[in-house]
Amino acid sequence: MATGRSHRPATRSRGIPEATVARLPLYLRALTALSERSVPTVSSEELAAAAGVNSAKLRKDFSYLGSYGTRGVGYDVEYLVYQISRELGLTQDWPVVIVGIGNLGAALANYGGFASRGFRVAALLDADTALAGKLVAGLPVRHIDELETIVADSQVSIGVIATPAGAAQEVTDRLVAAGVTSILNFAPTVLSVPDGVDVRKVDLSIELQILAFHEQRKAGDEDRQEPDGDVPAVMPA
Amino acid sequence: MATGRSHRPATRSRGIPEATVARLPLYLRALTALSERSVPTVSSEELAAAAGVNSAKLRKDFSYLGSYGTRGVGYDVEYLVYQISRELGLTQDWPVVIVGIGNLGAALANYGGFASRGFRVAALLDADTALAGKLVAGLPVRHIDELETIVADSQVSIGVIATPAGAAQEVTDRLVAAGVTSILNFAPTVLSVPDGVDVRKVDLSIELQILAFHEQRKAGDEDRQEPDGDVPAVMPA
DNA sequence: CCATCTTTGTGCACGCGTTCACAAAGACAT
DNA sequence: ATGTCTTTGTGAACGCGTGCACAAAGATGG
Repeated sequence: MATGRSHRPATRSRGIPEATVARLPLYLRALTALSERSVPTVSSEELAAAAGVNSAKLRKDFSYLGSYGTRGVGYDVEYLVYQISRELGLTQDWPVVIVGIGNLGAALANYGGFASRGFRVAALLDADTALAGKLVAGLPVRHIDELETIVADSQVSIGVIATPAGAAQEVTDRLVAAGVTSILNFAPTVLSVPDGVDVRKVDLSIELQILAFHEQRKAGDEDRQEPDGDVPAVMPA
Repeated sequence: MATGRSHRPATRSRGIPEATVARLPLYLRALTALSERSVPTVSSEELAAAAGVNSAKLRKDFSYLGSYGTRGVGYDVEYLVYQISRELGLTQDWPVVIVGIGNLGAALANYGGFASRGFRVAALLDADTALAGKLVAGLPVRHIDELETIVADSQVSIGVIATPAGAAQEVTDRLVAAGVTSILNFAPTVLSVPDGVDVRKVDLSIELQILAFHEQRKAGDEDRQEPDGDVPAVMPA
C-alpha cells in the first residue's frame, strides 16, 4: 500500500513505455480541442472518451509523466497541454525535409498538422529536375543533390521519405550520412539503418490488407470455408 | 451518439493473432519480390531478413496458417504467396471508395499498391462541386451525394477517408449507413462507429510526434537541457 | 538403409501492456 | 472541523506477443 510515500514515482525517469508515448499525441489533440473551447479542467473519463481510449489506461499513461491531476477534480487542461508538449519535445522547433514531391509528398507539404506542432518544413527535395524551383505549399522544390547541404545547414534531424520504393534505401542512406537520425517512411520497403536511427513506417497498402482480412472474416462467418480447400497445382513435396 | 468504444476485440479471429495478421502483408511483399525473381524456395531465415523481422517470429506466424514449410528445405515461394493472399482475402476483389480528393486523396488514388493487391477504386468522392467530373488517376471525381448510390451499386465494403478532420465523422456516418464495414481513416480525428465496423487510422502528425519524442531523448542524453525548467504560470489547484 | 545435416514447428519462459478495483487525496458543503 | 463525494493514482492479476532453444521431420549423400 502506498501509505508511506517515501520516494517520488520517478517523474523524470525516461521509463515511459512506448505504447504510452504513442498515445500522448492522441491526448494532446483532444486537450488542444478542449483548450480552444476554453474548458478549464477535464476528468480522465471525459478525456479518455474524447481520445477513444480506456480511462484507466489514460490515468496510467499520465502517471508515467507525473502526478498532474487533482483528485476529485480532474486535470488542468492548459497545464496538461504544456506538460505533454514538453514531454514529446514539441516545445522546440523540428526542421523536417520531405524527399519525393509526388502526389504524396505534396500532400505532406500541404498538411497543416505539421506547423501547428512544432514541425517546420525546411525543404522539399526531388530527383526530378523538371520539378526544381516549382512552388509546392509555398516552398520551392529543390534538387536531391542539395540534400547534404540543406540537412547540415538547417540542422535537420527528421527526414520524411515519400519517394518510390526503389529510391527509398538510397535516399535513406544519404539522409543518415548527412546526419538525420529519425525517418518517417512512406515507401513500401523495409529500410535498413544503423543503430541509433529511428524509422517509423506508414504503409497504405498494409493497412488496407489488414482491413481486407477482417472484412473477409466478417463475410465468411456464415459461409464456413474450409481453409485447406482447393489449392493450385503447386504443392511442396 | 455512440460512445467512442475503444474496441480491441481480442484475437479471436480465426485463431490468428492480430499481430500476426499485421505482419502477413509484410511477408507477402517480400515473397512477391522473390516470386518475381523466380526464386523457388526460401528459408525462414532469409525471408525474415527480407521482411525485417525475427525468424522465430516468422515461423510462429506461419504456424498459425498451417504447416506450409518443408523441414530441411524451407518454404515454397509460390505456394506461400497463394496461402497468404487467400488468408488475407486478397484473392477476391475489394471495391474501395476514396472520400476527399485533395492532395492526399489524389495521392491515394494514384497509389499503385492498390490494384496489384485486389483493391479496386470504385469511385472518388468529394464535396467540392468544382472538382466534379475532373479526372484523377483516370477516374472522374463524383459528388459526395452519390455516395449512397455508389456504395450500394458497387457493393463497396471499404471506405477511405481523406477529408479534413471536420468532415470525417459525417462522412463516416454516411459510409456506415450505406453499408461500409471497414474504414481507413487519414483524418486526424477519433471516429466513432457502431460495433462490427472496423476502423484503422493513419496519422502523419502522430508519427512525427513519436519521432520527435525519441529525437529529443537522443539529443537530451548529453545536452541535459533543464527538463524541469519553468512552467508557465498555470498550476492546478 | 543408415548417418548426417538442414530447417521447420513449437513448448516454454519472460516481459510488456491492459484492465480491474480500490485506497488515498482532495474538493466542497454544512 | 468533519463528513461526504468525486476522481486520481496504482497495486495486482491477467493475457498477449516475443524470442530462445530444441526435438521432430525430412532431405541428401554414401
